[in-house]
Amino acid sequence: MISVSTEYMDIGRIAESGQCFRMERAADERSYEIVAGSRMVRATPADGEYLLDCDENTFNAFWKDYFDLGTDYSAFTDRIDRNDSYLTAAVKCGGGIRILRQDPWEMIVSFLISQQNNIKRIRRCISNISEKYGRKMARSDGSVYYAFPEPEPLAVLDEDALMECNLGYRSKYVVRAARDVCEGRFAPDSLTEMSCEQAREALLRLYGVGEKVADCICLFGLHHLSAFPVDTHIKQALAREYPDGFPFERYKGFEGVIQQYIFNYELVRK
DNA sequence: TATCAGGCCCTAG
DNA sequence: CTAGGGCCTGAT
Repeated sequence: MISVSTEYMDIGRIAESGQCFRMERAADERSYEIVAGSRMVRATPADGEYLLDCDENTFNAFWKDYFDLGTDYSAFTDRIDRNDSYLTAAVKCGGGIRILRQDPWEMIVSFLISQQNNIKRIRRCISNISEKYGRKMARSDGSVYYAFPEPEPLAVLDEDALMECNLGYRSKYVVRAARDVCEGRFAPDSLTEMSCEQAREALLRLYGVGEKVADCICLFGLHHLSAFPVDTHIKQALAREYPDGFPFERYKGFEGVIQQYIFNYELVRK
């Protein structure tokens, strides 16, 4: 068991933030089951902290980095303009937010599915494709979960085959991306060598990837903190709170972190 | 019943 | 290059 303070990392808040679609409430309605690639960890809220049911080696080798626990977010939040009452309130309301370091391929598929879609259904779609095309995994306690699907089993499908998994018109986006990977036209691993701008350009060439989706992949799959995805909520918030323009310059290099605080704040206020 | 949810593609002008 | 219709599906 590993414990992490809620103030430092708030799993519940991150689960709502829409950056990860495989953080689901377990059957006990209290703990979260978090799946990343083919790994799974259970996080149980305790007194001001979360208990992760992994051993120290696994934590240090994987989850610590996954949750970006080596980064001090107060270095970001300390740079908020104190005269900016909106951002100040947003940061106050977003304690424990972190930008996860997730897998690029997983983020490509997840955010292709996310477009014109709601979080609840996105979760179900991803759960569906994982159960059907992901590897079945068994934990030592006997419980079962499904790894995120690799490109190979998806690449051989008919373009509309994933409609069966409820992806709707996004089915062909996912199948084509899988084919691009398997047939050598696109290498998700190569993205990690690129700058944010280079990766964005490469991603935009994928069918079904537009600017918003590309930015999400850069931020959550490549940890380019300068990526600033603008969805309808962010657009509305910026128009309402910053009619003369948002001060991007001030937050250069960690715009994406600020985006998460704004997004969370908007969600909480609804 | 209509609208829209964390968009993108494609076509017209 | 910009505007606008179409797109799967489920929730409200």
